[in-house]
Amino acid sequence: MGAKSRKEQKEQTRELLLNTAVDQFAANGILATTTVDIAKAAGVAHGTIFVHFQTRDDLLNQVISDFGNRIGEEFKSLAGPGRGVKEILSAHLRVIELYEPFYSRLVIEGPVLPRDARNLIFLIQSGIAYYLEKALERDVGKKLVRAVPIHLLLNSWLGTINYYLANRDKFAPGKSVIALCGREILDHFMTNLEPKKKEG
Amino acid sequence: MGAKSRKEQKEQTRELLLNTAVDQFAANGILATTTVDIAKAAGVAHGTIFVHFQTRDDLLNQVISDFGNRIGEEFKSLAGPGRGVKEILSAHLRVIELYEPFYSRLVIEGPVLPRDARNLIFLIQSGIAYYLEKALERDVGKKLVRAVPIHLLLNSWLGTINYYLANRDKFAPGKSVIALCGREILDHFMTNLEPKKKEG
DNA sequence: AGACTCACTGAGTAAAAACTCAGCAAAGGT
DNA sequence: ACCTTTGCTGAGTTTTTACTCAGTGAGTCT
Repeated sequence: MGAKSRKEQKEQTRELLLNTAVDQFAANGILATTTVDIAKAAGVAHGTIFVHFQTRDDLLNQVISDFGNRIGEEFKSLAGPGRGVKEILSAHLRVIELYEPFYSRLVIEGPVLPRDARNLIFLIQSGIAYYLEKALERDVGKKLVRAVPIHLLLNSWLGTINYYLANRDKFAPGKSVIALCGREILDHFMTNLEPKKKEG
Repeated sequence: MGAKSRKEQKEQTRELLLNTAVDQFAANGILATTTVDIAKAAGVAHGTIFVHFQTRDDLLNQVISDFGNRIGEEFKSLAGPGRGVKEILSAHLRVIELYEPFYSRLVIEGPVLPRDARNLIFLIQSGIAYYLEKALERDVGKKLVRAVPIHLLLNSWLGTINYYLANRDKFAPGKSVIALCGREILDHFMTNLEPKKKEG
């Protein structure tokens, strides 16, 4: 037996392909990246891709799924129980910023990807929904924020964040939009949520 | 001279192609629609497309540009001068609803289209910016709404509307999302804009 | 050591889609 | 009436890209 057993070798190549694919997708776009590009960047033969993945779509789904797990874990560790709305939204921003290059590709190209991929992306995004709902209930109960339908808060939040990510080249060319505008967006949303003062 | 002069004939075919292209793009997606699809649907030979347009991208740009003009005119006629924020946003919704099938394709696929097309789409969307800014100044001056940075209002509005359009199959399968959710979104935004009552 | 297995190779295949162009038939000119 | 122009045709070309598969050599088993 040599330095690497076959199992190790295969697993290692698989991970290499997965990691290379994320980088290439993030750098050049998901649609624009070909299997040849990934193979070249990984330094393996084109055929090797299809030793590990049945189709290009299969590879893409694995990449998105892995990414979803990583980002989901990260979010959970930041958005523990008992947090308020502001902390949840803030955690959301931090996680996105951490993975912004690929995450924004998902936001931009997600809607035109195959169904499987789209569903995975939807799953990733809905990760925040549960935590936000709990936090909103809590804060409303404590009269820290005004009562707002959860779906309106969630959809306008996701919509706004996605809009900034999709137009990051206009809002923050070459930089992180979240780092640049995240705080401002968050403050705006929190101001919108301030309870209306009673008259008199 | 026959029933149709050559000029008339050519112009007519061109319009036919433009109209057929919009319909096909709206029905099946911009990326998914091939030049063969358009030719077939229009009942002309494949080559005819390239008699009228240099490239597929050229055709697409013409389609978007024409669409932008139409939608821009419509918006201007609804959002005349001296209107308030609510009226401007409401006019925006009405225009989008009128052209929802193709407009939502632009929102969904816009970010992955060629640069020219992207710039045209950005132009269409910024049509509302000027009117909204004026309306906001007016309403803030009259103390009808609280002072909010125009760019935050604009971006969260466009982001939210685009998010609903992009996920119309989830929010309103087979129907108009704007017809179904537009009012609710508008009310939510107007509530966010309500002036804070002074204490005591 | 010899037989066998398997990760990997890369030239080759197949399908899809944009774009071309020689030819045709009707319109337009003289 | 004859020639020219031109809008249109559609089979063919080119390009791109995902996917295949017979071959190779190193790892593994007995």
